[in-house]
Amino acid sequence: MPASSPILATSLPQKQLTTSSPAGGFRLPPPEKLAILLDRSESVDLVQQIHAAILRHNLYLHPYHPVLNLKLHRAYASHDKIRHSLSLLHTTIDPDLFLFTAAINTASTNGLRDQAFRLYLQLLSSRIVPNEFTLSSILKSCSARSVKLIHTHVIKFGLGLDPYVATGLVDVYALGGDLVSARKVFDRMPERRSIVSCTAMLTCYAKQGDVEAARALFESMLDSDRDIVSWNVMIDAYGQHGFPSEALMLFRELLAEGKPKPDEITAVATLSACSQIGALESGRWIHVLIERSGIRVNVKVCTALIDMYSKCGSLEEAVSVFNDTTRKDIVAWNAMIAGYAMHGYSQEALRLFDEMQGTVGLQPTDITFIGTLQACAHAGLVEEGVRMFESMGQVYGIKPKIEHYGCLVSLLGRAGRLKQAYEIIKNMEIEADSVIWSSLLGSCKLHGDFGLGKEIAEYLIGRNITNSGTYVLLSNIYASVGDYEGVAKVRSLMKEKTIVKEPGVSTIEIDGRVHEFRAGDGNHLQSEEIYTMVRKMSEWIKSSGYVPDTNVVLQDLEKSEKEESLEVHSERLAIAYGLISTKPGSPLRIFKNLRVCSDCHTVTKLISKITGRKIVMRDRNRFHHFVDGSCSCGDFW
DNA sequence: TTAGGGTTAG
Repeated sequence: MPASSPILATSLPQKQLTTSSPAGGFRLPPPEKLAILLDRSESVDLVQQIHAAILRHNLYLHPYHPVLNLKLHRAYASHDKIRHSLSLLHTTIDPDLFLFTAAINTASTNGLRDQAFRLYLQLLSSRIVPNEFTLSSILKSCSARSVKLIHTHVIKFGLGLDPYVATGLVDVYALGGDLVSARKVFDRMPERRSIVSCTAMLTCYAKQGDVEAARALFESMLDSDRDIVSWNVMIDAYGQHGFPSEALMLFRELLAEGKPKPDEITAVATLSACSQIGALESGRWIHVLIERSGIRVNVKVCTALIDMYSKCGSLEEAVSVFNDTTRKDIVAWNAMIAGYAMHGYSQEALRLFDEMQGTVGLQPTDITFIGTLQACAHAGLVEEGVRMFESMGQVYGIKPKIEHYGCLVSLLGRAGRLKQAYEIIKNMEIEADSVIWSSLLGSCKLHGDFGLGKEIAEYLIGRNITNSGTYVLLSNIYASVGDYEGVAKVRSLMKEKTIVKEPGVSTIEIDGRVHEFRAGDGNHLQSEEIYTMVRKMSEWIKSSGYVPDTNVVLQDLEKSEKEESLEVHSERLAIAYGLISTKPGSPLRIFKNLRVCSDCHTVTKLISKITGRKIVMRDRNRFHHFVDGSCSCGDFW
């Protein structure tokens, strides 16, 4: 090559490259130097200039070009110029395995599955043999269907024992729920399975909710092998599949072992477990632990804290974390809006919604609207809620989902606009589910429209669109009008179809331990003291004029028997236990898995007045704050 | 190059 060739030109400082032009007399640095510049490029401008220079100087004919091209690809990708990085492949004559693999990997990691597959097929038709990097890259784009094909390629090219490829296969099979194939691949892996492949298999069980299989695999891993990722997967598996107490127990085990050190993901998983059971004390303890142990407090940890404090009944602490969170993203805003909504602070939720858009400039998502619509529903802001619902599509281009319709139906139903709510359910594009029907049925009961209630319930039962809630509500409706024949009919129907009413469970956390109560429960160690307090409570409230609301009792019992059954509702047992085990004047926080019944609601108001305690009660739908004889829900829930 | 996380109706 002649000495004047740009390829052999002397090196050029980076800033001069930006002003260089062939006419300007500058010389292009050698390709090796360009490669270094690309690796270090801080702006996409420089990448584009180098790209232009490569083309202008015919560098694509240079033997070093494949390496340069690969660097160019990575540089574009690292600046999020995915299209630029992928288009390199089209402008390259005879792209090699490395460029193909890099492009497939870039497409896969950026969710461009179809393109990844097109590139993979193009590679095969160019008669290039893929390697383990290529296959692990294409595996990231596989679906449950395409994985079979790629698996045959893995075998054909003899890559089945490569840990990366095998882990990729386990991962894809797991995603499609094919536990058997995932396990087969896993079991065939070489003797010393890597911690990563074990964790991939563990994740597979976790995603399927098979916590027992997950725990068995977790136990089979040597202590020395378990790193924080595997602990996190196991803790989260419990938390996400209905075993939040087990998640917290395992977390305590991790702390007791002393290693590995929990990280921010452990924090999120355990906080979520606390949210589910309303374990405020445990949640606070984890918060302190986070601050003391130097865990990186990112926005996800903050959101988990906001959610935990909201769901555990301490809105004040949720707000405090929210205010201290820097760089709040939409998820953090959504969590805070939902927090305000579930506590009945509707105006605050709506104010935040405005602030988020106006001051911060964040666009709401469909989840934001679940929060704001719920806020409207809980405060009876009918017009505002309807406007909000309409604005979703008209202003924000967001298609309402069943959850949004659910909020709207609840909003209208609560306001007594039953016919309108009924029409919405009948006319919506999405098929109604039992949740939305139950909501309307509940409203029918609330407003005493037994005619419509019966019509709907019988329609649902006739079409088998039911859950235990629908039956219970229908039975309730019959009971409210004293139609015990109807009640009996529903009960025998439930028996016939083996529908079991979900048992009501109330919980209260005392000294970091969660205590569970079911109606009439005698299992607690301090049962005797609890029942003494229950009877004391009955005397207090009766002397303040309480009359039991026996209508809420479904069974066909004598009046006195109905009163007795009300007296031992799970909420009342939990309150009694709270009263005997905490200091006078301190607030009580009770959690109920179902909706609080209207009789317990009345009783709790009275107890709050008589004892001077603030009682915070979370039920299936929302929070009730009982203070001095009244409730934040305004007796309308 | 391979594994793990936060918000969602009643």
